[in-house]
Amino acid sequence: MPTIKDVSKLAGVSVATVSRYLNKNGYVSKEAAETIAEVIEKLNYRPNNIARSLAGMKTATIGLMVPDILNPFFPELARSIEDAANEYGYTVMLCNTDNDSAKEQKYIDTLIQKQVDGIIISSYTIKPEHLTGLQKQSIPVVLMDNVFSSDSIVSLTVENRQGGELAVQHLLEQGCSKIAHICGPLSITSSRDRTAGFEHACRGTDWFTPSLIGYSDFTVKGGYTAMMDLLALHPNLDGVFASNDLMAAGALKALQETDHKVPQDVKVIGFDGIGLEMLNPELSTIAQPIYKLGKTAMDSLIGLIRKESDIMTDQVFPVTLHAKQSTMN
Amino acid sequence: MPTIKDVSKLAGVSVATVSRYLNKNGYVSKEAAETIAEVIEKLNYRPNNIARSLAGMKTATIGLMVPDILNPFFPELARSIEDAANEYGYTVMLCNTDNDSAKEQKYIDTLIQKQVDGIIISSYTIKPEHLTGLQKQSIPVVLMDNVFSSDSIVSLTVENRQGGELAVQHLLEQGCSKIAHICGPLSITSSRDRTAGFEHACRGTDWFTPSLIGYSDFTVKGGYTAMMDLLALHPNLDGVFASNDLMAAGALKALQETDHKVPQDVKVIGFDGIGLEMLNPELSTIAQPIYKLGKTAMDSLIGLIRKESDIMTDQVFPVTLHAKQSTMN
DNA sequence: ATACGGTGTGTAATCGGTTTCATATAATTT
DNA sequence: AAATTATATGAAACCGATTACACACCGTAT
Repeated sequence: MPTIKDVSKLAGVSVATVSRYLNKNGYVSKEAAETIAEVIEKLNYRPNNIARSLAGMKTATIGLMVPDILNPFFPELARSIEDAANEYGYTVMLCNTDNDSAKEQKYIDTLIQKQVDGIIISSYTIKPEHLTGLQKQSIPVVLMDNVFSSDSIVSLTVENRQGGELAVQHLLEQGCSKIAHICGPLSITSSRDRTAGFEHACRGTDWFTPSLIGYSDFTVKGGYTAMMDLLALHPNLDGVFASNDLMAAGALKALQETDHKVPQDVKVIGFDGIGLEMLNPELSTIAQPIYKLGKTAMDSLIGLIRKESDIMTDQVFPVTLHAKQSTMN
Repeated sequence: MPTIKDVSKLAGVSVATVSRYLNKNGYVSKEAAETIAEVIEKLNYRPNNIARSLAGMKTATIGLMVPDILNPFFPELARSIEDAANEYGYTVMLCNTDNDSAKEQKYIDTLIQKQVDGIIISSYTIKPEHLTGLQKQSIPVVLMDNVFSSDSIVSLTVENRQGGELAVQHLLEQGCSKIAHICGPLSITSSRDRTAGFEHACRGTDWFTPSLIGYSDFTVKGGYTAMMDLLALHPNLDGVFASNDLMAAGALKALQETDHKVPQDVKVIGFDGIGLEMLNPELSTIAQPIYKLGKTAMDSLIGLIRKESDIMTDQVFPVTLHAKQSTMN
């Protein structure tokens, strides 16, 4: 493995000149540049990133913390972030936290030690005080789905509340007259907001009662169970809004197993917009702009890393209704 | 951020001693150890990983290349690998290659430059010559789902052929008398093997004809289309074996849309064993031991990194039938 | 003719660790 | 008592880059 010294020797210049050539800063004459280029080609020289990092430059690596890579939402997010990272020449370290605060802390420590240039955190559980270590190292952070204001921390969210309202509105438009809701963990801000949207949209209707809300956990199984419970309480419900697509899928399954036809008898809508194309009927959903979220997260992180000043610290993205078979007449 | 020098000064010993203490090699007296420990605690010192790596130690980072993180199989694999990596104190760099050979090459270059200690590659497209760069740097590689013998390259696969046979056998046992097959890309070894298993198991039966095999691409949509085509050719088929679960899910959807009852009219079985619990009926499958595959991949990689000599270069794992509703009477 | 700013280059310090080697002392052997 | 051996430590080289600084050269404005 040739080093910069080998290149400098063979090119008959100093390492400083080679370094300047590599980084395109400082002056390098045309002739020197050409010779260096040839030698690099000949030796198939590649600068050692580790040494580069140590010498004060950045690691060109970012950390990505997600709560659950098995939830299809996060691979989609990861993919968009990775794509964007690649464009900037960055590599992504994947950290699956399992919604476990201790694991989260451990990962943050690791990422600090590995000197990543920035971190994108998607977490339900994280709190401002967990980020003090990062702030001490002034490692930029972009937070997804979890807002708390701070200068060096950018937050990205979607209009969860409006999404909840949108879902109900759509179900009403499709003729539903008794809509149940399967909500996610109440510890999660975005989950609470979606439910708030649901409640707000239901306020004032004559059919609404709190027992139309089932409490669940963002999983297929949880959605299934919640739906079964709701059906027992309200056999005549004709619409369901689940706070994420996985629970909606579970609800769909429960409905089908209990011989409710979807969408004829009951209409179902989820939230997230992950592509669960294998479902029959396909699931209507309030879609998050996942790809754009990832891309923006990376863009903002790069902005923070480069200390650009025009980074919006709190960005809220709109959601859109994707009407599919599960709510169509 | 304190350095080893700060520690050594405050502890009144040399950096060498601190380093020995940190790495638990060489002699360090009890007293020195205690003092150092105190100082480290007091300063909240953490060794700089970059510097460590440069000084010749390893980066404690591995690369994981997967063809498509959106296919649920790979998040599952990634998770098991990450879990195992964590146990060994390693971090994982995620590389999504999109089945794109160029992207693959670029990632390999990047990983070499970042001096990862090893790479786990799950790829359909990779060829031995693509790994020469890695071998030149003697970076250990564990290959999944793609065997080509070599000393420094460990391959992990599953019994794809037997799996194919197992699937047919199961469908026959459940009373099927005309079984179709949706096969995956023929460029993929494991895909070909599954199909070979299918063909072998069908050989000699009076109903088998080559047109019972539909050619597809491992996606839900592909499975859906292939199923539709097969139904047009063979309206009376009563069993389907798809070479992966996503295609099986697509097939299921196609069958349901064309008013075939699963499992009563047609039985469906997939391959992989990803948890598509949202399907109704739930999908029978020939399950790969995904978690174990990931764990073993990591174990083997660590073995290679540590230059242990007892690493099996080619490991083939058994698959198991997971019978669910989609094939039960 | 002198001074100055723009080019171009090399020397050497630096980043924060690991490790070789020399040296010193204490504990065992012979 | 002398010779080993085990224990303990520090000085300094090294890993492979970046970069501050000094210096040299050239053209041009004063």
